[in-house]
Amino acid sequence: MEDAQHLELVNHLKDHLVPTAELEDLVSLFKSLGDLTRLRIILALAQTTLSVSELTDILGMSQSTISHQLGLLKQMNLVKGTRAGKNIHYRLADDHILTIVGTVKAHVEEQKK
Amino acid sequence: MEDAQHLELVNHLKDHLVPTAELEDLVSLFKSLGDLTRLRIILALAQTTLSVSELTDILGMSQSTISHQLGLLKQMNLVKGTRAGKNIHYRLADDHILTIVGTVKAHVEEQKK
DNA sequence: CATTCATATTTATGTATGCGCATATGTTAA
DNA sequence: TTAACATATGCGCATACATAAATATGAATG
Repeated sequence: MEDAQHLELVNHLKDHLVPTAELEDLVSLFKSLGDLTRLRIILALAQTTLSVSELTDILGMSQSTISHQLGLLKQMNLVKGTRAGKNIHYRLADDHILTIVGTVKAHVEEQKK
Repeated sequence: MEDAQHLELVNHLKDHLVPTAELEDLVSLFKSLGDLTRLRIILALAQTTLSVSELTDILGMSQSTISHQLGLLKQMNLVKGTRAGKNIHYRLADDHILTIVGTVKAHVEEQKK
């Protein structure tokens, strides 16, 4: 890289980086979706509301693990649960998440060619 | 959850889960974006083509780290580099990535309220 | 060539993270 | 209250991963 214009751009970039703190939320969200178990939970919840034990059964993993991951997803505002008697019904917090997953899925499909 | 219709849905889900293998690519992509350094690299490359040393300078990290992460991003087809003399110019592989980042950013912004 | 500059790779290390056992908490019903 | 069930949480193990120092590879320049 040599021309002056580019150099200027680089210097500008250096001084005008998006503050790390502001990116943390983005990173956290991507991290949340970047796990097979959590993504499977989300895709299941995209179909219907499910209790912890139902998810445990569907995904074939320990109750502890499911609960753990649901906790994370809840903390990230990706899912929310409401108690119904002994059970807790979990659902997606927001359809936005499906849009995101859909967008990425489209990208992956396209890449395959 | 008690009604018969829901029970049927759960059983159907259990048998018709998206195969784990098909989700791996999705997970990998999210994982790639779920790291502060890599996301910063991508955002920088969203502005202009950059060499490794320029990125090293801009992000204030070791050359080794930048190169390492660029390697990962390249492997994921998120960036691509072309040699230009001693340097290698890296750029985003595809504008799709920006759409993804944009979508997630929008989600995060909205969540903040 | 030999040296220098840019990038990649190897290696080491600290840290983060997924998982499930064991247990705690909370809910309902008897 | 006790028993039975559903969910959450503390803990430790195993593993993955980010970082950077040191080194290797490769390209340009004199």
